[in-house]
Amino acid sequence: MPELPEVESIRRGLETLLADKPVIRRFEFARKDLRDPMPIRKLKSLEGQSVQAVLRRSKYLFFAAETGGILSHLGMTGSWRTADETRVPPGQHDHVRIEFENGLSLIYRDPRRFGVLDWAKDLISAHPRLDQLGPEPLEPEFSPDYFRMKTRSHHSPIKNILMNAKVVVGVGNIYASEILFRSGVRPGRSSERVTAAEAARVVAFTKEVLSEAIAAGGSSISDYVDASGDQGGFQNHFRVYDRAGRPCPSCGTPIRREVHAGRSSFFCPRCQR
DNA sequence: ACTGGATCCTGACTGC
DNA sequence: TGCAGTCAGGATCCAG
Repeated sequence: MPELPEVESIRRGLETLLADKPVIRRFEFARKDLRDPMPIRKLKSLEGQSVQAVLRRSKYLFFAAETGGILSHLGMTGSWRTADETRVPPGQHDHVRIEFENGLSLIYRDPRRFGVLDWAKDLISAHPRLDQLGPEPLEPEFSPDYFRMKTRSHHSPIKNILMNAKVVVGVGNIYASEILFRSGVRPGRSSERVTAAEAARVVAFTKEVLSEAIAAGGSSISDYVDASGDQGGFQNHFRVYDRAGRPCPSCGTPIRREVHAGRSSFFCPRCQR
C-alpha cells in the first residue's frame, strides 16, 4: 500500500501524463465495486470533460475535471498505469479503464480491492471521505504545539497517534516506524508520556522522512510502481522497517518487532526509549 | 468518547 | 509438490 510519498510520486507521474489536459472519452468498468460500490453513472457524467489537474489530499488522488472529478484511493495494492505500459500484461485485477480523446488510456489495477473510486465535486466541498481528515504532514499546521496537544488528549501508543488520519494524514505503517526510529521514541510508548521535546522531534522527523521519500520517488515494496511503471528508491533507506533481528544501523542492537493496533512496528530497543 | 480488534480481499511466502 | 497458516503499504465498523 502506498503511503503519502508513494501517492505523491504517482500524482506527479499522472500530472505529467495528463499535462495537455485531455478530454475523457469514456470509462470502462470491469466490475461494479471495489471496497465499496463505485458511482458509475456519476463518474460517466464526466465523459466529454477535460482533466484540468491531478491533485492530492491525504492518500487520495483527485482528477479534477470540469463539473467534478475522480477521487481515487489506492488502498493496499491499487495502481494507475498507462495501457501501453508493457511490463505488466493485462490481468483479472484491472477494474477500471479511463480512455482519453488523445489516445491515452489509464488503467486502475487493484488485486485486493481495498481501494476506493468515488466522485467528488472538488477537494474543498464537504465529502464523507474527506471531512474528518487532519492536516497535511508537510504543512505548517502540523506543528509541534498541535501534535503535543494531540498526544496529550489520546491514550494509546504514539505510533497509533501518528498513523491516525484525524490527527495527521499520510503516515502509514512503514514511515511511522522510520519516523519514530529517527525520533528516538519507541512505537509502543503511551502518547501521554511523550515529552514536548520528543513530540517536536516526531513532527520534525515526520516532515524530514516524508520529504526524503518523496524526493526518492517513494518506496517500492511488493507491487508498488508509479504511473509509468517505475519503482521508487526509498526502500533502500529503511533503517528499521521489516528488519527484525538485523542490526540497528546506529548501534548494532538487533531490531525488534512488536504489534500495535494489529500492525507490525519495528524499533531499536537501545536507541528508542 | 475512545480504544483495540476484526474485517474486507488476494497473493506471496514459510514450514511441515 | 501440496497444503495450511501467516502476513502485507489502509481504513471502516463494532463491541467493550
